[in-house]
Amino acid sequence: MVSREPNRYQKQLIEALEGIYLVDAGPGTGKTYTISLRYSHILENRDVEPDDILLITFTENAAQNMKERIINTCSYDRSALRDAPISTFHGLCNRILRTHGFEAPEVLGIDERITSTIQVIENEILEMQEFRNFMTIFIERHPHFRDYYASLHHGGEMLNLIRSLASRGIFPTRDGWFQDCEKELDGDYERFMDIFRQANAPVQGSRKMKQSFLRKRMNGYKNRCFSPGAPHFEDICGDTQVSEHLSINAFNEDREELKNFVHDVYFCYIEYMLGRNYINFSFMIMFAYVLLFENHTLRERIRYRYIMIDEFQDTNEIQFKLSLLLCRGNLCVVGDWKQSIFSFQYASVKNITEFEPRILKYIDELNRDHRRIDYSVDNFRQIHLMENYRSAPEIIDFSERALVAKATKDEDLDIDAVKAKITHLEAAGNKGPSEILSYSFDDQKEGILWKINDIVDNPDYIFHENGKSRLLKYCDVAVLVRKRKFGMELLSLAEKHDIPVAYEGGIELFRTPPSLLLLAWFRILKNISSARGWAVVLENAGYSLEMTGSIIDGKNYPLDMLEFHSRLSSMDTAGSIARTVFDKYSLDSTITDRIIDVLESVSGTSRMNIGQIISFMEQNIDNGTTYDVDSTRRGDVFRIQTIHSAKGLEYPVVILPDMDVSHQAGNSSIDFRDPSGLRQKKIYSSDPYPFIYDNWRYYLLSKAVDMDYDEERRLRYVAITRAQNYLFLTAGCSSQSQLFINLGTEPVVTEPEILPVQVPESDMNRLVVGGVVQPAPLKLSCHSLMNIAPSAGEGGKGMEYGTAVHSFAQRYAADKTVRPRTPDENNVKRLLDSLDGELISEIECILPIDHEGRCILFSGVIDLVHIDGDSVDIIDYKTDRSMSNHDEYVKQLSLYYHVLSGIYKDKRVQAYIYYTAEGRPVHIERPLSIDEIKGLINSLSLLNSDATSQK
DNA sequence: CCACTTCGAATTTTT
DNA sequence: TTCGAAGTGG
Repeated sequence: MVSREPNRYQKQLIEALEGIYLVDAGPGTGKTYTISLRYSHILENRDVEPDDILLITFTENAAQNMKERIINTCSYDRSALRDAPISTFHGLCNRILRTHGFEAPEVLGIDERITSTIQVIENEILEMQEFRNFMTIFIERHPHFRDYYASLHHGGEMLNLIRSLASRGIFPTRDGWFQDCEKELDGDYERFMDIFRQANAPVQGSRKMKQSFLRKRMNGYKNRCFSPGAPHFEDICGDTQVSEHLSINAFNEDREELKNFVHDVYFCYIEYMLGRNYINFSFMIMFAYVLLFENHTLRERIRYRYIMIDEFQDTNEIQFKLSLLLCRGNLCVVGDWKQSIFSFQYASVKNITEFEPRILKYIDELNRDHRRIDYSVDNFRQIHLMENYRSAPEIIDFSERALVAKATKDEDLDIDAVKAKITHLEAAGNKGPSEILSYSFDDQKEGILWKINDIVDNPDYIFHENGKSRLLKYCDVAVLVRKRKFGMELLSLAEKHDIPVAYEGGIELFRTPPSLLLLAWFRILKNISSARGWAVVLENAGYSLEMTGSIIDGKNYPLDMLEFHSRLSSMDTAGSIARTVFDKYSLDSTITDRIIDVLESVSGTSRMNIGQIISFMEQNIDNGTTYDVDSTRRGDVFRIQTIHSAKGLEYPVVILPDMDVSHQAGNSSIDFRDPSGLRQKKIYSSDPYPFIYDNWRYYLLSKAVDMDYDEERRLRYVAITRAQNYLFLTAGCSSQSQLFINLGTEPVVTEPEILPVQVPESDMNRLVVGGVVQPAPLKLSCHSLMNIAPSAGEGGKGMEYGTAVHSFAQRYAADKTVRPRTPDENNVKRLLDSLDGELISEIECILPIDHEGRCILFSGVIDLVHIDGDSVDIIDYKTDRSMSNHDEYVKQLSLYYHVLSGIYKDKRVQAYIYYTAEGRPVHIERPLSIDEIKGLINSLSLLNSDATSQK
């Protein structure tokens, strides 16, 4: 899309300057390119200055990019363009309020003013804390609302409601509601009845009438706990239909007091915020809007000759109305309803899909008491950008089919209506080879990695770029996930297999395993006997729970760890401590880099001590704060990111793991939505006894409104359209969502095979700071010291027999009523019957041995420990028929002997092998000493190759 | 065809 | 804990 003449559709847009334009710009149609050309065109051809053109984008980042692009393509004076109004809605409103907005709160009847030092609360968590404080005070001062308060799940719920109302342009005033927006709260009766009748229409069956969709969904009514006086199920539901009379009754529920509650919380919160010199993002838009609404001279002065809005599908209703107030008649909105995936941020897809009715309605509202909008919208025109420069034709076709795939078996989806709304895109640029494949994997993550390794450098997969053909690289591949968690798990699996990878976008940095380990070391640094710290560190080093407990209780920490601790103590910055800890564990990834970055920057600027760093990390964990992890400098890596964060990007290969349909819509107890309006889902009542009841009226109304899977489909559309040539969909084998099945590609069932990639030597080099790198402890099974002849092993009886005997022994030690079934088991029973002391079966134990500066952990499971008075017996069952392996078993028992001798210092520890075939315990007279064990280690070739028995 | 039980999953992120 | 979707048995 770089140096090319605009196509005929784009030309249409660039040259159409006067009037109202709705531009349907699908994925890959050169939207940004066209907007910047249009901007230049306006400037170059008319008596217009940059200050006359308002260009609104979705993010600050996009605004910056757009500005740079315009500066580079436009011949206009650069310095004038630097200050041009190219920004987000919030940036614009912030500017307006800080220059003209001091008295804006007066419009709502609030005496507080907006000051020039007002602070924007950007951090969501911080605002939530502030809001909870406010709610506590509020309910003390307004005790008559306490039943409403009691029905909430948590106080913060109301803040979400307030935001949602503000995004719709519903604002409170001192003694009511701004303009006539109160009616919005009541809901839309006509529309509700339309929806209700449609959902309640009986379905024609083969012989008789079937239940309506609504009647089917009402089956759960019986199992609810409704407040006293709710109608009986039989009164609401007939055989095939739901009572219309009761539904109308439910819609017309008296909500005056509920509205008062919401109003007072809303209004008092605005006052509370202003009183503390705070403003949030919602209120920023609200105040700018009411200011421009009320102050006619100011509005007249600010209005722009040209307005362009990018990503219009992500705007909300109040932003649409605000644009109309700011406009002189030349408005151009660009977007794609198919890519609207931010409704949880209160974006309204209807701004685009119902553009014309909305603009007429809004202008009508804005002109009711005063003529604010003096331009005509009658010459409103639509422009469709119809050429896609990104994807191969197969991918474009597939993406459009995905928009009409049913989400559940009996979803009532009007496929033809959706198809009619889609502007079909023509593939105009990408003629390269293309493939779309579905896979079913037992383990999707393994499968994805297998597929990536399969296609990279594979001559079957060719990508055309700049007129040349080449093989695929890792950096051509993006895995687009629905949820961050899946992405993080895939990331760590890829790292484990040494497949070059990077996670793009925000992650909860301080909840990652490397960070938790680092936090543990900080705790130990602050307090050498920190149990929370040691528990994490020791568990990570492979110590069992019991061992960890006894180490912490006895404060006899492993020597190598104490040495490491003293090395850390000598360091003076958090960053260098973090580096050293990560080096010790050979952790080196984008995540560890970022942790070091963050710690260096926060502790560098504010000189934090260890305690403050710990509390900083803890707060980040509690708040789930996310940080962007930068991957660009990592070179040839494949990318993992969420679909939401991949908006606007493109990749030669896109892999799309199954995204399960999720619901849980509106989990709040006070709900506001179309067309039902403001409703209480839960009702608190102290009669007959205090309880939070379900509201039967809400239940009925919510069942009438169909589950909406449209955004789920749009999300898939966005994901699919990121792909240029290759698209791979994956699903698990067990539960595939209907949405996946209905996409209509037959999945290939494959058993993936992971081939670890050889990582170039240079990437393996670690940063070495402050001395020698301590190698990570090596975990070995005690069997790696033993040399067992396999045939003699189980004496012809086989592994299964041995396992059965062990399993019987464990069960019998716990429960003497279990019956032996073989001679060996009978011998075990005799042994256990003869022991009088305490019996402990199957204890995991670990013996740390320091070997040439490296810590080796031998682990094993002791079959039985018998503690009687001052003597501790270790007993290991062997089902061998002969004693040919006895010397090897002695090695194993010697390890156990040293572990238990360390724990029971005052008791006499003895080790026995119990040969179950003969029923004979053999005492180990002389266990190997630690030095003898070290001698055995030397003879192991294992340590030189790094093939550990880690699992 | 319907009523009931069982099963699995419980976001996304910008200003 | 809560809620759909899908599976099951009358």
